[in-house]
Amino acid sequence: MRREKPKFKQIIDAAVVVIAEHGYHQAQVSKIAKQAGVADGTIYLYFKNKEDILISLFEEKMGSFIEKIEQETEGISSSLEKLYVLVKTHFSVFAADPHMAVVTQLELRQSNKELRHRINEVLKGYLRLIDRIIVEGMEKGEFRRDLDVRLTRQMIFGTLDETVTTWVMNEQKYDLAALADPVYELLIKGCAAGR
Amino acid sequence: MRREKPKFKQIIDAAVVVIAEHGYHQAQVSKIAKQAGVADGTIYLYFKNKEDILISLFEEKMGSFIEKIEQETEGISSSLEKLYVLVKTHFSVFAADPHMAVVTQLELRQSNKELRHRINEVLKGYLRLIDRIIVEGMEKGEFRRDLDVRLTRQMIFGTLDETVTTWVMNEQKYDLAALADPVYELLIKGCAAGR
Amino acid sequence: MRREKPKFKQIIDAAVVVIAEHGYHQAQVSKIAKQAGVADGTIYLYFKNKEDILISLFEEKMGSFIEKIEQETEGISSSLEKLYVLVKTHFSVFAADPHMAVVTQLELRQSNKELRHRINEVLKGYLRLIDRIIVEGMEKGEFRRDLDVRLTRQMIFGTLDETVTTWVMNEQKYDLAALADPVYELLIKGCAAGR
Amino acid sequence: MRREKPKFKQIIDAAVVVIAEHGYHQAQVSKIAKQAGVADGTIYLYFKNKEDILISLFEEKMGSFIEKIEQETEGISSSLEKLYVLVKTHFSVFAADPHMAVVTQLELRQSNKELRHRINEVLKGYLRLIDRIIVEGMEKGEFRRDLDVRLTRQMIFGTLDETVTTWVMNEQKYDLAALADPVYELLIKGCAAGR
DNA sequence: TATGAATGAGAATTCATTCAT
DNA sequence: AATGAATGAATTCTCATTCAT
Repeated sequence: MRREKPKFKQIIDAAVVVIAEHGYHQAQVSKIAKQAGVADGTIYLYFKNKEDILISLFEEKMGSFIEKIEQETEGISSSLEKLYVLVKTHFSVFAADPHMAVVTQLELRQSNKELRHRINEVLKGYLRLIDRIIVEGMEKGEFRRDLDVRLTRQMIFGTLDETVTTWVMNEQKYDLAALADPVYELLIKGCAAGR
Repeated sequence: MRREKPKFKQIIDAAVVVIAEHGYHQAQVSKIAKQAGVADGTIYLYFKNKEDILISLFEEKMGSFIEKIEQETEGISSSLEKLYVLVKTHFSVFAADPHMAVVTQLELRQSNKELRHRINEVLKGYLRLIDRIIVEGMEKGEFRRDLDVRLTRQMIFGTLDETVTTWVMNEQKYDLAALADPVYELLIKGCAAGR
Repeated sequence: MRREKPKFKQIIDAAVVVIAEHGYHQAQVSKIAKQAGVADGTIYLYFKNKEDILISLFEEKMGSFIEKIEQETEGISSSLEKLYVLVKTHFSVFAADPHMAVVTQLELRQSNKELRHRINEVLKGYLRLIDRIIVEGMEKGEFRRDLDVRLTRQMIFGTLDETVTTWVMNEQKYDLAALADPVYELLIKGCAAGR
Repeated sequence: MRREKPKFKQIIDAAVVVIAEHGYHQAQVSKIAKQAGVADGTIYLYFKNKEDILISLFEEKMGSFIEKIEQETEGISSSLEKLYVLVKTHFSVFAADPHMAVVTQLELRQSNKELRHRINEVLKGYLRLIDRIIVEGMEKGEFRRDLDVRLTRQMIFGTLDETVTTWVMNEQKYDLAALADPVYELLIKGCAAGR
């Protein structure tokens, strides 16, 4: 299993640093190799090509992102609380890894359509996790029963994503994690005044 | 004023077509020139460089997008209804211009950070329009008074954007305009069950 | 017609010089461009890729080679004399263009199978010319009537080719053109003692 | 003596198979090692470098080729018959080993000038064998006494080589061995009609 | 204004060879 | 003797931009 080889992770971590610091279009393979402390050719013992580095990077990081959120929400019975933990975790993971935030929110989106479709495949795992929480919440009566699952998920993900992206574009000047509470409240209550 | 010259629009329209049909990375200046029916060099009489074409494209299209929404919401007194009309118009504009939808939601996002920052400058006009509706709504008591304007705007824009992007990625298979009502309801009521 | 553009010929001539002097594997595009006095990119305005330069080179040179031999043999009624002129011309053309001799006899043969197949297509024109002389000679009774045309052509071409190659490998130390007479005699009389 | 070690032959045989099946430019050292069932590094215990494999391959195969022809012609008193047996054996050896035919007639010729010069050194043994037959034949009066030995040898070798190459390029569709008789006749009688 | 031929910088990838084990 | 992971040099081609006409 290649993922256990130390060099595999070493190269991926190097790619995150290089992309975050120099930007997607200035992240040459030789720069990544140098940062990883290996020869250019060594990269190709672990990755098919440059794109494969980026896909693997996303799979690896997004994989543990999803895992983490699954762990954190596991055992929670309330769907509302699950959603809260998801928002909280989503924000704190990015807040804790600024490099990664830049890479996923800005740099990797410059990749070509092909790569972005591959990335979307990985993202689907996260979207399904959100879907499950929504369905569960509807069944339990914690969420409105007339929700359209796909639209609701698009609201949740779209809001989280936009919030993180704005934070990154503002050079991470403010405390992202602190936004979890108000954002959660917005998502469940909406913006209209109560009746 | 260059924007009034016929070739200026001609080139921008050519760029939209070329990018929509061939993708951002296959949209070479020479291809755009050919589509516009002018020589490569002529492009540079109207635009500083390639990036300038894309920024102008976005300004031009986004400008009329914002204008249209301003016109539609003007004269409406209810902020809730203003929001509804904004959602409705946002979706119907993209539904009516599939080329443009592909270009703004997928292709132009592959541009580099610099260009994306410039694009965001243009977007700010739209975001401010949303902000005004939110502030107004809070003042009128139609929206909750404890809203964080920026977060609320991020929810609204993030949700609309994600919804349109998903629709484009699904090859515009379903009726986007029809989603205005449920999305509007989601945004104002949130997903939690009523009390 | 691209062949009339001066740069087309200019680049081909540069390729012959560079390949002859540096060898096939040291004939980088940039070296050819420099020799031709154009920018690297200019090459690609006239040729699809590097291989296309080599194919065009062969077509161009071989084309005029065949033309020349056709002209020289035209109007000659005797097939034996036609063969003699062919041998003579074959040798004198190479003797007059040492660079080209090195390129066709040694360097171009290092190209890959694909390129060599394309080159063989061009060669076929020459082989057919030889075939015509043989058939004609048999009809006139100047050549033995029991000849196998293909084998006879292989003997003629194989002998000429091997003779030129040996001469090139011996660094063109001796007078190639002077070999036309004995080689012609060999081809028509064979090596056995007369009866 | 390295040639007696089993792995030496094992690697050479592997090289023939790999080159015949994948072509010269796709015959990487690692592929040859895999086919031979040894590690990449092991190759370098038996060969100085990649070129050395190819030269050894040619020496080994050409060596037994020449030996076989020497054996077959030994004890024959007539030079004409010797030539006949040489032609016959030349063709039947290649007909019996299609892999080898592809390798020597097509693939190995793609090697660089340096390697081809080394290969020519090996070939010289064969050319000298032909020379001896010619000289002998002239002395005995079976061959014309005015032959130029070098040219005659070039005709003989050039014809055989061209015939085998054409056969290989035609995918060995016809019976090469059957060409021995007409080719022999051509070589001794030439193509002119008898007097 | 308009043209379009010419420019030239810049980067992913392969593979023969080494050497610590 | 044998291994195979690691090395790193080396080259084609694209395309935004210019400028003489």
